Amino acid sequence: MHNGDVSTTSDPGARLGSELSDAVVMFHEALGALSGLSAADHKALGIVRRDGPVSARELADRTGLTAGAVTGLVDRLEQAGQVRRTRHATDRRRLVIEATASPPPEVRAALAEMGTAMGRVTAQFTPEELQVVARWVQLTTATMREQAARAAGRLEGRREG
Amino acid sequence: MHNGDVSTTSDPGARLGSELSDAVVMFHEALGALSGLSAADHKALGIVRRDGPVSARELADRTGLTAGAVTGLVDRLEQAGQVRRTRHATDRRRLVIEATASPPPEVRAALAEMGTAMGRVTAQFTPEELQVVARWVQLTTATMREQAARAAGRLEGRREG
DNA sequence: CCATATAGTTTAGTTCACTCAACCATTCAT
DNA sequence: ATGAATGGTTGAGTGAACTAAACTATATGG
Repeated sequence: MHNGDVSTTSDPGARLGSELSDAVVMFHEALGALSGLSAADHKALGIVRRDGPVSARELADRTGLTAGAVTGLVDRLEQAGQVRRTRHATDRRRLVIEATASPPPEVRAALAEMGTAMGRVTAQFTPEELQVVARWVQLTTATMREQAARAAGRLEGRREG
Repeated sequence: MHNGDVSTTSDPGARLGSELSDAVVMFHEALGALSGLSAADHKALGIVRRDGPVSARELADRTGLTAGAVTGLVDRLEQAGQVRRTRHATDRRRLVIEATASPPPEVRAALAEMGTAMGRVTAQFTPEELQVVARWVQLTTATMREQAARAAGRLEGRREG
């Protein structure tokens, strides 16, 4: 099952993507579990981490949850020490939800280990090759985002059909 | 050490990785949703798809669920047309749970679209470059699997500490 | 055969995250 | 200032998926 020949399938890209997919999902879940978060909560945390401080409403829109559900979500993330909840400076209705500086030790350890493990992987490539990989990762990420949105949209449409 | 700046620690590499990860997870979830499956169910389906026909007990062990929960799980997967439930030939207490040949039309359509989209991505690379990407994907997949297992193990250990 | 173990289902009860709607607090517009 | 809009929280009710335990059916060993 590990033949390195990319051109054997009609769909090399999709094949490559799907091989990674399961592994990524597993790691993602394992990481969430380490900090006592469900996969869904961990995903929400990702939004906060990446896209900086967000308001509750923003988070609700991004996750597709209702305002009420977001309150609970933020409660859990705060409980887990992953997130800080403050009030907006000028508009005091608004929340400022921001990730704490660094994840809890267990997660940091796992991430660090992952980092060195990935270091061993990248060490086997030349800088030029890594450029190629980076390009592929970028394009693939964009494609997956787009396709995820499209699939979600299709589901939306069906619900109203 | 010829790995350029891709593996420096505060790096774009980590960001790329985490964005790819989220994108993958989103696509994974969207795909599951299309066939009316939760992320958890979709993951279980992955086990059945990948590791061939399994018994209910096996599936229970692999997912960490109880026997009763697995009955419901398989019910849902069967309902969604993703899985077939037959009895074992020689031991008729046992179930033989196997993935159906092809996913339902909505999922197939989404996968097909994903396929052509990824085709457009791969079209932007030479065969040699794709070899490089394939190599990276394989190594990365193995690494993620290993790290996921390690993280899960750590969690396990903590529970008994 | 009969006793006991194993595979899976069923059922009753629990948990948990969600929605919806009512509810404060704050801001904005007139 | 006051009424309407906005941001977030709270609480009641719902539904999905879980566990534990009782149950059915099959297998196996003395």
